[in-house]
Amino acid sequence: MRALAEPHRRRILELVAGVERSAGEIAAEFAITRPAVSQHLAVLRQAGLVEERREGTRRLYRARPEGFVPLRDFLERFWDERLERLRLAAELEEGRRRSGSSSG
Amino acid sequence: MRALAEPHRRRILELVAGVERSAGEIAAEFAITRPAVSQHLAVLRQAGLVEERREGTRRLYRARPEGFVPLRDFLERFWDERLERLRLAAELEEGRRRSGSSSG
DNA sequence: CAAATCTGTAAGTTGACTCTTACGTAAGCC
DNA sequence: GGCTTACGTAAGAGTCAACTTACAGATTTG
Repeated sequence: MRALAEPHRRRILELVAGVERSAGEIAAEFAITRPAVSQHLAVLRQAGLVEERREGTRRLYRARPEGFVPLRDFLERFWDERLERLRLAAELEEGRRRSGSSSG
Repeated sequence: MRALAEPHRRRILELVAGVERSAGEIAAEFAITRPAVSQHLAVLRQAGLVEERREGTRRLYRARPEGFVPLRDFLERFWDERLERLRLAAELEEGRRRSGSSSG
């Protein structure tokens, strides 16, 4: 998850979301040098967020959705909490309507 | 999103997910000093991931689900891609079954 | 094999992040 | 008012992450 901290890496991921792109194409989108982008790609690959495929001298990258599962699971803990809070609020509302008593 | 890079901060968020806890209670869960935890809480607050409420000398913290919306939106771009890929694969499968031609 | 292209790796520098210690601030108690 | 509790803030040290330049490896072309 630390891999997502870097803004460049997030943009790289968006560039290769569902689309295969070469390292050079990706690097062309940034102001930083190609080696820097290459290092970012290595980090993303180690984190399981992108997959690499070699074609001739080029290396093609694409986002790997399964790599985002841990993040999704983490996120869900907070999203569910919100839903639960809404549900609790709704139940309180209903209970109040029935009995008219306010318990704190 | 940089706020989630730090493991301590992620654990703090889990501790205050749907539950209100004081800074002291949170700090007690870690090996690092209270000031360090306090600094983490400040980062999380600035990122909009937790909200603070003062009660006497204590400060109570709780996760703020709305703060996770940008992350959820970012994540969805990749999750949708996966779903779309699965749907495409299913369509291909169906088309293959109907016509019997194997293209690719 | 030599040249060109595309790319990753190594080494070193700079800046940011995280931590600790020391101190300051606000609320409660006697 | 003085003491205690609970907490944040300031300043400084150590560590890690991101970048650049220089170089090396792999593939295609002639």
